[in-house]
Amino acid sequence: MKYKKSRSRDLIRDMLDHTVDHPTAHELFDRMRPDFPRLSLATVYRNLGILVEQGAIARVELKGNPERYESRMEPHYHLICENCGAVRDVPVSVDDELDTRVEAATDCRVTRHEIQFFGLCESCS
Amino acid sequence: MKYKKSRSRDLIRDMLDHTVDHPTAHELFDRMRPDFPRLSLATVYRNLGILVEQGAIARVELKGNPERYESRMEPHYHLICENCGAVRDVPVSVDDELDTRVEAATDCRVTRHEIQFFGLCESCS
DNA sequence: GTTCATGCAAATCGTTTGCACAATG
DNA sequence: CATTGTGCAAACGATTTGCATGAAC
Repeated sequence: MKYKKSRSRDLIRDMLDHTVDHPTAHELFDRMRPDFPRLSLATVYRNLGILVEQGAIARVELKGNPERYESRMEPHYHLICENCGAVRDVPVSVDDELDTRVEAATDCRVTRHEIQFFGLCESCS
Repeated sequence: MKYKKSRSRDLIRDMLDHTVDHPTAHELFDRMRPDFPRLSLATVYRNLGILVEQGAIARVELKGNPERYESRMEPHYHLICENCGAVRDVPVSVDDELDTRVEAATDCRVTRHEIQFFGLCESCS
């Protein structure tokens, strides 16, 4: 068996399953601290890495911000609020045809794409 | 006058005007060192920051990599080679209608978007 | 001669790693 | 008991900053 059970790893996964925001490692750490007074930030990073490796969660890399994490694994796009920094999923379906079009216009193989939208979230607009 | 003339800043701008790759601060530093033996990496970073602030160049933030820079200022998309890490511009026109569609599907204001395509560049495919 | 640019070293931020000990299976 | 998980501190890579000196205007 490659992985044993870990209370903190289970909690991370659970927190990500029950939030729509896209917390950073440090934000998760802060949210867990009440329950895990001796928790170390390194443990959070290590467990996030394991969960990503397991395919249970995804790392989201966005302009300027530290890495964020989410448990929604179907491909989707993100919107970043330029006022408050909030990150939200965008309810617009992923257009695979874009990849085909780029392939046609270049000599490259294109396997996927990511889109980040910038603007103001509902609270800020 | 807010900015004075600077040989190293001019050279940075010039190098970015004459390359299609998207160099990092350190790559620029290495390319300049032959001409500027006492150049400091901090100067490269400072000048890149000034050029971005002036709107002369753009900072390109891409998955995993350190920040990259380019002098092409018209909006365009990027493709990252998952084999060699090369970054290239994509000859597909920017679709502003995407922003409108996201606005319609949310309560957000959307001002722009960025797309990164992933795959294999011509040399690697 | 005031302001901006530079080199250098130190500081910072986010993240990773080494190591000794605790928990899991 | 063999292996994985954890805390802690130290190491790390990319970038920024403070400070004293040098160049531009």
